[in-house]
Amino acid sequence: MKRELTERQKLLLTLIVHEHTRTTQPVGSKSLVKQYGLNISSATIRNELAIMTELGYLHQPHTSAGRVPTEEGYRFFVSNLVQQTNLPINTRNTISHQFYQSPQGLDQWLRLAASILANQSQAASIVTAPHTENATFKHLELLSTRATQVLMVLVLVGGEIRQRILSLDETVSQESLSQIADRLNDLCQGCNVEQIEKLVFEPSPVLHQVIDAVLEDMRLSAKLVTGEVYLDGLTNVLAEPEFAQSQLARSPMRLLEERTLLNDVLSRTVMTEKVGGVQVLIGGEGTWAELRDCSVILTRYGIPDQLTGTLGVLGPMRMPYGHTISTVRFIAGLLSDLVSENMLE
Amino acid sequence: MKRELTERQKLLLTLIVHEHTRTTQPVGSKSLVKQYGLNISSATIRNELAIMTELGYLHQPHTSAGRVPTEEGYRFFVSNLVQQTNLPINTRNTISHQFYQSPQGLDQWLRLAASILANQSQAASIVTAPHTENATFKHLELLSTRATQVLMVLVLVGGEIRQRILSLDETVSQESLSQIADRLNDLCQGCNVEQIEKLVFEPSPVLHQVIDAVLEDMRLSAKLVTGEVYLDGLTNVLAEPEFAQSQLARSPMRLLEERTLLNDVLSRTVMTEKVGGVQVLIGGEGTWAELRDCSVILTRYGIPDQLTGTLGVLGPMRMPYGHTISTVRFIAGLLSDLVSENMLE
DNA sequence: ATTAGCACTCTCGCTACGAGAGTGCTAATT
DNA sequence: AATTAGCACTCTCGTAGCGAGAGTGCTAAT
Repeated sequence: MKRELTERQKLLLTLIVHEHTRTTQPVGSKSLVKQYGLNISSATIRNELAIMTELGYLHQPHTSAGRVPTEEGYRFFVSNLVQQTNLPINTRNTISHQFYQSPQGLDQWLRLAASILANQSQAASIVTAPHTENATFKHLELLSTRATQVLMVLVLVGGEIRQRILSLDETVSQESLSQIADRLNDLCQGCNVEQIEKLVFEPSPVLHQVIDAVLEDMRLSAKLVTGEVYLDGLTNVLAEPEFAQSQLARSPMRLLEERTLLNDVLSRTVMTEKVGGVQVLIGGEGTWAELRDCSVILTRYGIPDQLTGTLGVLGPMRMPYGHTISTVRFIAGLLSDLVSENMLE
Repeated sequence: MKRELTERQKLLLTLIVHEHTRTTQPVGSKSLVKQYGLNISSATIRNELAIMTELGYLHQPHTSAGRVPTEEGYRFFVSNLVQQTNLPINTRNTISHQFYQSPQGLDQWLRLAASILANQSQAASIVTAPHTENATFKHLELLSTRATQVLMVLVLVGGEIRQRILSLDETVSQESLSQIADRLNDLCQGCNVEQIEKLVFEPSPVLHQVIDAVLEDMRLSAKLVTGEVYLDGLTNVLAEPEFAQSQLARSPMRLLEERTLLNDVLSRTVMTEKVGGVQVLIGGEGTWAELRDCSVILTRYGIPDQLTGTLGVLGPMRMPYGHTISTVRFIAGLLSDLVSENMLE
């Protein structure tokens, strides 16, 4: 365990974080006392900064430069010092107004959430569709397209829709297809994979082909850690001075673009958390090289243990944490309300 | 009309384009003769280059630098000089193999197409889902979720699926909902918006609410210029030397990210073209400032006048046009086959 | 029409240098 | 014992100068 910081050191850390997020530059002792009118001298501050540098909370780019918070420093700040500012009431109203004014459906809401999140935080936003690991059958539709090809539409409890194209072994009329669908809709209503597996059906090749496809889709859905992913504000990342060189922006961009990488981050962090808590991932935490200079702020939303999604932002480590955390939390609350009002079975 | 270029000038333009795409640098007269073993002297080349610069096909970054093709130069090259190299047979096989090995459905195919396109071209890829302007009713499903909330799933001919949440004015049982859906499925099968508008129904508030929603969704779908958009390879753009400064990469990225911008480009270019032709948009063509240093190569795929989508790539103006055009054309062919084999009514 | 030769231009990498900002240390002060 | 004033030192950054290298345009000869 690290030695505890004194109150004055905590204050200084707060001020340095604040000043550095404002100016993008390393912060020196003199400018600190000037900016904030402290009644201690710059020499005293230098002594304190030396200690905190020793402890690993601050970093000097070179011997005669000001200080910059380290990952450690940011972590301490976020854990102990950041104060969550509630968003101003009119901002909150404007945002929720936008949601309730476009009552078009889940897809639109998630898109909107990503857009608002990106704008408010001036960072890249991530929103995943609500999803349940316990795939439950709700409704099946089989639509003949041509010859043996059938469009299969499977609706799961929670509103998730999966479609695929089925190539049957023989040509089947739309009537027969509808009968099969009706049959399954009766029997499988509200069942999960195991329950459907237990059911016994008459030996019809087509019927079994359909059931196999349904089961496969349900298993596939259950295996997904997240629903569809909505991204927005990628260009915000490019605008940040720490990523002025495209080369530096590539890693975080790659992470956002590659589903597998993104899923890895999402699953290993918030998927283990309860709804309500906000997780802050600073500098990759030694696990993700792609996030070297980034912070990711994530939280879950939805109905705990039933239908949950993830949402958050990715930005530079130098980030207005208070404001961003508040924004993420607020939007998560809104989405949770929308989901529980509309999506539950 | 520009004066015609001599054969030798065409050759030189070709070589300059080739050399410049290879080295990223302006190319000079001496290096040309050295690289390609030309049997004319550098002085002769200088005279020719001076003429072509005068004509607007080449550009000098500064007085004593080599030449770089202008937008005009690239356009001439693409229109008259580029030779389409068929992709090597084993590349083609590998690619089509991937498509037929993952027969999961449209969504997967489009994702795969975007991924392959991005990898092959080392640029950003764009793929839009096939779409028809003439929205035609195929199937409707109404699923009660809770109280007055209903999940409406509308399938259009061509396989497009639209979902939304309906807030009914009164509580309706699932049975009644199914009846309404069945009724509409009988009556509206294969109808477009106008035909449905002409139908007369008994005065039931719920029924009319559903019909209104269906019509609105169909109109919405018709108004869209494209289906869903799949992007991939955004980081490829960041890797190009012309976009080494993030600031420079922002414009094209913004264009890809902002649906409205992207739709604008897509609609004003290929949407006016027939399937089969490949359009090359070089440097924004005076219309899109965001594309100043970019080229976009687009083509349509699908079933002409029925179900078509767009696909292509966005990269720096300095691009291996021959290879990229071939790749785009090849993938478009593959997707066209898949669509007509599977998606037609 | 082509080419050799040449003077000229512009970029780029290197070095030098002074201003500015910040540090650490020491000795004096509270 | 904590704080502070003072000072020498360090490092970055912008500017200027300079020479090498690559390329050009022009002229005169082929």
